[in-house]
Amino acid sequence: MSSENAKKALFTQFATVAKSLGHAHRLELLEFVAQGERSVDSLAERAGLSFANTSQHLRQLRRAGLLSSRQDGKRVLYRLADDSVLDLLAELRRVAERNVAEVKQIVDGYFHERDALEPVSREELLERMRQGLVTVIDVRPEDEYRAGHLPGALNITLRDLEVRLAELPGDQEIVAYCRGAYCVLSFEAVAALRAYGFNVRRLEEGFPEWRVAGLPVETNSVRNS
Amino acid sequence: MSSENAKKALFTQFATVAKSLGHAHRLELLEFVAQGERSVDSLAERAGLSFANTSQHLRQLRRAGLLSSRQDGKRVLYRLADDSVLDLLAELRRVAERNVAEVKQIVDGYFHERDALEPVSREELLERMRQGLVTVIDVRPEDEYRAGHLPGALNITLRDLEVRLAELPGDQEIVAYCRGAYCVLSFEAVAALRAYGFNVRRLEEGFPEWRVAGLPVETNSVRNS
DNA sequence: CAATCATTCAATTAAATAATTGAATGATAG
DNA sequence: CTATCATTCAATTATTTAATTGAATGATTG
Repeated sequence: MSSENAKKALFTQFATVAKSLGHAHRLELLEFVAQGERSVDSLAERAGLSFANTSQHLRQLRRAGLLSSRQDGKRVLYRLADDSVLDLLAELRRVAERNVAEVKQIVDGYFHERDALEPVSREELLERMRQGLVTVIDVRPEDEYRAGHLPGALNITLRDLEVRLAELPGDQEIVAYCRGAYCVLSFEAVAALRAYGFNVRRLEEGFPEWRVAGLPVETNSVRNS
Repeated sequence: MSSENAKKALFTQFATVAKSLGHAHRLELLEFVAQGERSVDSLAERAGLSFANTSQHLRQLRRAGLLSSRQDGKRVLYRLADDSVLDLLAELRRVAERNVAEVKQIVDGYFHERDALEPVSREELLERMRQGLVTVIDVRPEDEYRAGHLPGALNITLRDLEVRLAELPGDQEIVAYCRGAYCVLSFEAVAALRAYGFNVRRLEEGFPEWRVAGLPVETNSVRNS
């Protein structure tokens, strides 16, 4: 292989990786998988895609090196190949936020409008958790919560929110988080709880970012109060 | 716009950015543009693409927010929209290097084989430059050199190499660099100079990475000796 | 070991992208 | 103000990708 061919082959491989990120459905699937190992059918359901279509997209992501999979009984479980995939996704978001006018519009016009207060940074939240000054709620579905969550976080989905208000403190700050920077669940939760008069803010990013930052994580203990 | 729609619109935008990186020609064009502002025809020539095709690819990169352009006389000059684009490209390379078997093969089998010695890191090179212990050569074409280069670097292209050997020190280490981690020019230069007995290594990455790291850069002074 | 279940594969159709050609634009130079 | 030059645009063709359907695989359960 000549130098030129080696370089071309490399660039073709890089392009394959980039191409695998080049579809909204695949980006959404990656967001789901980033919460923890998941089967094809649960991903299909969550993304609202057909089964076979989901399988194809996942296969493409696996071939590009972004996902890996293993057989578990009769299911196939997919997970991120590597935490560097999260860094790549974060960088992709960052470039789009800085350079794409439409993204700025959507973020300013929709996400900011819905959350007038500054979101809480990871470091700030960690500090407040240590001081016992905050109640953390995880608004993702229960299976994602079980696969890993912030230490001591309550798992309260949007659907349960109204009937579980009694579990929330009226006098302490509440911080809600979900899957990532643009996961809408925590925005909705914040809006709903503010309407009830709670003092609540969003965590800036989601669970995967918290985990790769090396911050403490808890698994498999379901807390209900 | 509902939450779901806003999220979907965002992911579609992110996918557009990723898609624009999803072609080897566009990645190569980005590598060239990263050296400095360039006109469409010079990019077309360097990439070995037709004029119109190059223009289309550049337009796509501009629409995705990775490039911007300005008119200069009758030429249109393209440049990176932002230094964060380089971070995104670096992250793409990193993920591919870690997770794609073919990439590992090419890198180990071709690039490493051609350069048995450890490449020099930016920090190490900077230190040696300060101590005057090293001669730095920039093996890119002269126009890229003129748009910016390492302080004091000699511009010696592969073609000129043999007739300019006298300018190189026999007793001091030489470090060669070019456009980036997989730019083949510096590999070739190192191989050629080693054959002549020079003590020469490659800089790990290229000029753009040096610049965005905030290290000193020199422009427009052509040094010939 | 037959039935079931989760997933993948293969074949099809629809849609998007890439490259080429030639015409259109828009700036500059004579 | 016409000719020239660099670039973009529009139209075409070829190629690739996406989604759907139904069949095939391969592990598990009774």
